[in-house]
Amino acid sequence: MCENKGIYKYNEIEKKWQEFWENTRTFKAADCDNSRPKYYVLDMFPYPSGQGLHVGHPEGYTASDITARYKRMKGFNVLHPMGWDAFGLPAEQYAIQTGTAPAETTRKNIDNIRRQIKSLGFSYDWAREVNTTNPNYYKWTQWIFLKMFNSFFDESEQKAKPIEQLRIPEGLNEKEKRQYIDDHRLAYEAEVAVNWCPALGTVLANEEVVGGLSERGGHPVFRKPMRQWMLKITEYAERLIDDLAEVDWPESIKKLQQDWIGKSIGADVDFKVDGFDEIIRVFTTRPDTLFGATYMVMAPEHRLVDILTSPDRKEAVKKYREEAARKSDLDRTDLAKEKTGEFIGAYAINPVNNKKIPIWISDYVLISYGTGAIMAVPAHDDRDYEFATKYNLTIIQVVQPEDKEQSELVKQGKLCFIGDGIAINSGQFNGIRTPEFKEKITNWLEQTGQGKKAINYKLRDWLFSRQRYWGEPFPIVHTEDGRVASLSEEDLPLELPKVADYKPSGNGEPPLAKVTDWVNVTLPDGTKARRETNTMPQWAGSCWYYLRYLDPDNSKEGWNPDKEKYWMPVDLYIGGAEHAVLHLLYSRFWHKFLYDMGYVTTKEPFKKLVNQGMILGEDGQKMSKSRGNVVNPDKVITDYGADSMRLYEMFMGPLEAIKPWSMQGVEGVHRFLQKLWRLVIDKETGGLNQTVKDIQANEETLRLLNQTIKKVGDDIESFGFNTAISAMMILVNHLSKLDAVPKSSVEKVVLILSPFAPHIAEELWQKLGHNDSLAYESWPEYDKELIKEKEIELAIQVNGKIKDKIVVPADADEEQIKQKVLGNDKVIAALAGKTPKKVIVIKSRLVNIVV
RNA sequence: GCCGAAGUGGCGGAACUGGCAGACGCGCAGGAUUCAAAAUCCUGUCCUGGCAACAGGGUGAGGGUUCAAUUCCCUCCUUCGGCACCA
Repeated sequence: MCENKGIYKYNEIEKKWQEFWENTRTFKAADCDNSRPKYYVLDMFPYPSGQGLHVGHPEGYTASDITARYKRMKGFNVLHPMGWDAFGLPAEQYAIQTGTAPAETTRKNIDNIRRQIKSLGFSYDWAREVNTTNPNYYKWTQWIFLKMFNSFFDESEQKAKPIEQLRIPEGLNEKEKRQYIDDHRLAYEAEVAVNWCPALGTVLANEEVVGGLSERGGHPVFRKPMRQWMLKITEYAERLIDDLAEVDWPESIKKLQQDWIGKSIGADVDFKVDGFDEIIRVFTTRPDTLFGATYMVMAPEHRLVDILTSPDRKEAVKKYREEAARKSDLDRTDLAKEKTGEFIGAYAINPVNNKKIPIWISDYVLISYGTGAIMAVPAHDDRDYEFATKYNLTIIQVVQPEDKEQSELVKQGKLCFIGDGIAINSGQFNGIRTPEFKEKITNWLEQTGQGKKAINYKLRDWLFSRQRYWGEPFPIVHTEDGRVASLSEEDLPLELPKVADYKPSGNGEPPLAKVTDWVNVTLPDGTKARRETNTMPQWAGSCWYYLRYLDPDNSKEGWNPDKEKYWMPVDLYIGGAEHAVLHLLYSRFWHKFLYDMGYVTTKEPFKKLVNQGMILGEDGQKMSKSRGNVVNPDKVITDYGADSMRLYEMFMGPLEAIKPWSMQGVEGVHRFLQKLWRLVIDKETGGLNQTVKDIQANEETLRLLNQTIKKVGDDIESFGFNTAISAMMILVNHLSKLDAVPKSSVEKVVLILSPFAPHIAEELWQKLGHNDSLAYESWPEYDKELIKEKEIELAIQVNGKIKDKIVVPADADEEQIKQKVLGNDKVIAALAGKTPKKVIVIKSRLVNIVV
């Protein structure tokens, strides 16, 4: 019986300390405490799914928690909050199937996932918990939307301003004026060709469509014109690119965002149309190839197609346009290999040489990018080359590559060359290099009034409405006389009504449209109106949640300005790489808008970003129910404890890497904790082990201890958690071999382990005779002098091959080392009488003798 | 196709800024303890040859720079992630 007393009862210990932290509010963050530096550590908050946590979640959470606990010990005032991104499709799909209200499902799921997260002992300030589906929260999501609705973007100052400051052109009537204002709002309505997904019964953002299929569920997506709410994220394209320079993010993520925004610099060029009083404007990044433009292509949807098509081409053009319109995104991608098009029977005039060139339509030119028309230079553009070859169109070389053979092939029309070179067949510009030519021709176009420098972005405005129930309602009404009006701030939150039927109608009418007594309203002035029945996309709530954590209970403001000033920006943001473009781009956009309006004081929300890698199943495959390789965190905690779980997740490998799970690996770190426990605790009494004594540590122990303190601290700062754990294992192995273990050393081990395995650390700390929690103990200092080795082992190489190893005093000089090495038996043997040409001595590393 | 990341023992991984490849953990083998087992402890464990001392090879493949390359350069292969007619 009494043998039981001293064993490592992780389940009991973990429960005890989790209750202690909760009851004593150990991790409450103090607002605006200027006596300490602040540190804001943020996790990407989870969607509370019915499946609960998977082992991937705790990976990021553990990393952030280690940092949070470490920073507290380093004297920082740490803000470390958690919440729920709880709007979204799964709860609604479940409601459609079972009739359970999404609010109900969501509440249950949150309770479960909160329990799971708490069972891992993370040091969150739970008083700041937020939930995007709570009216007290989405009130402010709606409030930000209203601000956007009531703002416009000032091009010359490159910033958003209140709509009242918009300068309206003279001579407009009331209706035109209203239209003008509505068109300039940052949140605006438009009839746009959207990604309509019949299976989900909703439209999707470009970012949510992958290869013509919905990101969620993989259903086909079609183009369909619909009235939708849009956010003018494109106005911020330039700033979204520029300010990436300010943040400490992985380069790969920055690049992904840059590519997504897709800035290209070039020129708009105007082409006259032969026999018409019309101009076709094209955008090109290669104005230097203008002399090689042998035909022109317009998107099938281009407005001039109807006007310019000759009578004999009408029939064919009409047919082609109809086919193009019918194509889904998937079809367009599938057909990408074989280009199609029709000649419309009209000719444009090339401004540089006045040559007549045929005008075609083809769906390889997109109406939504640039001007919806291009000049085709088949000799120097892959797509144009493919098209020209298929339809036998003229190919003229205007750029000469350096390689002669290559150039000959281009001349013969057998090769397309897209690189830089020297201009030929380009009149007065012959002989100029590509980059220089670009500038010269752009200036020439500008001077002759035929074009100008232009910049285009791939980024499109953000489609912000969904035909779903479970999302934030728009604080918008449509009046009977066709006006769009916003609710006033006092009317917020506009709560989501309870409904009986969650099914989307299938024709694009959202479920809310069926709730007639909610939809129909009478405005204060007596006008009848209908509420907007679309809801906001899931991304809305997550765009600003990091601000609500600063002041979660504020009912007067989304957040208090002083608190914002104190806590922002987020110092460390940890989450999955799958949010590289979606969430991270959207929230940066909102943040910049809020910055323009003066509600936040930093340009960027997230200073440092770290992505955790995915955890695979034991079979090396992605975890999934169907494969049966899902690891349940609850089971791991029951079998090995939360500390082992945390430690293993960090020990698996580098945080950012993709790595497979191994239960035996969990057992390995569990053994390490057991070993530490046995080192400190007497297994019979449960008290301190007899071998732990108030003695001075010997030199070797002291050195290893100080080295470990340094390494663990350095590794936490650089997110090398796996190597930090390995260093602590080495130290504990060493201490285990001692007959008498210095208590002071053990205390330091417990302190540096505490961010990783806080429960066992607290328990041991208590057993070592401390009454307070160690959460705010100072991080141990290391002594620089004690770290230094007295003697160093040097490898001796002859011609780069290791022959022997010698031990020298750390302060031995080069000459002493040389003498010793040359007198070494094995070296003499290896030299076999030859004289060394050179002896390279790298102090503290090795000696290489070259013969 | 283009862009990005990565390829190291049986496995997860380590190696600072070009300086002893394989730390730490898992697994495996042998031993101690035990009536036996679990647990624990000790020893060994990159490959080839050898009883051994030792010799040779070795970080996806091939080449290069260097006294010295997992690390830098070039070519190629494989895996993963992103983009995919954006003119």
